[in-house]
Amino acid sequence: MAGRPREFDEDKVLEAAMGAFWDNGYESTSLADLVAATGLHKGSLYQAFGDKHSLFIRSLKRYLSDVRAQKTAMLAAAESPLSGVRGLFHGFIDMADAEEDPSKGCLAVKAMTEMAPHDPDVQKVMEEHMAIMQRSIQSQLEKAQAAGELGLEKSPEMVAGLLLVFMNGLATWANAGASAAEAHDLLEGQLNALL
Amino acid sequence: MAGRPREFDEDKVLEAAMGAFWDNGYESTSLADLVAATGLHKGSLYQAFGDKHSLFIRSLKRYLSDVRAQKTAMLAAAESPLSGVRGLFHGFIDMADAEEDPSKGCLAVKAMTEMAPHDPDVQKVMEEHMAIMQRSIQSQLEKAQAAGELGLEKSPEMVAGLLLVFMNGLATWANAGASAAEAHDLLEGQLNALL
DNA sequence: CTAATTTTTGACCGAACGGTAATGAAAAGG
DNA sequence: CCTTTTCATTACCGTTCGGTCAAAAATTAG
Repeated sequence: MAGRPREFDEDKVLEAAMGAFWDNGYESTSLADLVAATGLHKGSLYQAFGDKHSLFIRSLKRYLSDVRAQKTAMLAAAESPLSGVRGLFHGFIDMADAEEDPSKGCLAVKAMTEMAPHDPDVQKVMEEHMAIMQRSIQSQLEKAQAAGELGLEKSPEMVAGLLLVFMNGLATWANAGASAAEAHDLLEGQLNALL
Repeated sequence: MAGRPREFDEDKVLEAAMGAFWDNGYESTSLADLVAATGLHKGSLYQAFGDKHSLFIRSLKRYLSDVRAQKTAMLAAAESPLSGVRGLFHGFIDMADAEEDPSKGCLAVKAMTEMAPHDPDVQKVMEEHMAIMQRSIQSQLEKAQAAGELGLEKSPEMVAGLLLVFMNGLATWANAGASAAEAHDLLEGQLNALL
C-alpha cells in the first residue's frame, strides 16, 4: 500500500524555497533557483508541492506564521504591554538586520507590492495576516490602557494600524539603502509620537 | 548630415513604457508588453533607448520627476505651509486612486522593493528622490514653524522622514486591498499625531 | 517473491524571453 | 540627383522559462 518514502524533509524544503523567494522575489526566482536552493529535482518539487505559484503560497504562509509565532512569543514574554509593543516593532528591524543580506527586506512586503495587485491568493493571505497582526497589537494596546501605560484618549485600533503601516514603509525604505540604525531612530520617533 | 526623422514622440513612448512597468513591475513586463504599450517595434526601442533596463531607469526617472513637479506646484499653491503638507500627502492617495486600477500602487515603491536590493542604479535613483522629497517637506515644515503653525519642539527633519516612511507603507498597504477612504483615514491619524 | 504504490530522476517540450543584425525606407547635405 | 545618415522593419538568434512524462528505484502489503 505505501510506496517509496520521501528522502527530504518537507519543512526544510519549504524553508529553502522561502529563502530563494525572499532573495529575489517571485518572478525573478526561476525553477532552476528553486532546484538549487532546495536540492530537490524539478519533478520532485512538482510532485510534492505543485507548480511554482503553489510553492510560493506555501512559502509565504510559512513565513507569515513564523513571524506571528515569534511576535506572539515576544509579547507574552514582555515586561509590560507597552514595552512589548515597542519591542515587537524594533524586533522587525533586528530580524531583517540579522539576515546575511539585510537589504533584501521583508518577504511579506515583497509579496504585497509585487504580487498582491494581480494575485488574489496573495492578496487574501496578506489581508488576513495584516488583520491578525492588527488585532493582536490592538489588544496589547488595550491592555496598556487598562494598565494606565497609555492615554485613554488614543484609539488602540488606529494606533495599531498606524504602526503597522509605518512598519511596512520602513521595510520599503530599508530596501533603498536605509541602515538598521536609521530605521531604529525613525521607529523610535514614530513610537514616541503615538504612544 | 541629418538622417530620417523620428516618427514617434520620445516622451509619449516613455510615458507608455512607464505605464507598462507600473502595471506589472520590471520582471513581469516583457519586451512584447513594451512593444504593445508603446506601439514601436522592438528594434526601434533598442535603437532609441537601449536595453530593457535602461528604458526602465528612464521611465522611473520620468515618473519621479513628474511626482516632484506636481508636489512642488501643490506646495507653491497651498494656502499655508501646513495645509500644503497635508494636501501633498492626501494628494498621493488621490493620485493613485485616480488610476484606472488603483491597486497597482506606486511605481517608486515597486522599484524600491522589487529592484533596489539588487540593482545599484535603481537604489541610487530612489535614494536621491527620497532625499529630495525629504528636504522639500522638511523646509515646508520649517516654514510652518516660522509661521507658528507647528510647535517648535518638533524636529522638521524627523517629522518629514516619518511622514515619507508612512506614505511608503500606505502605498504597500493599498496593494493588499486597502481602499482610498481607509488610506485617507489612516493618513489623517498620522498627520494629527505628528503635526 | 510478487504486485502495488510512491518517489526520484533526467530527458524532453513548446513557448516566451531579451537581444541582434540585415534590409528597406525616408530625410538632409553636397 | 546622389550620397550619407538616421530610423523603421523584419526575420532571426541562442537561452531560459515553467512544466511534463516515462522509466528507474525503493518501499510495503499480500
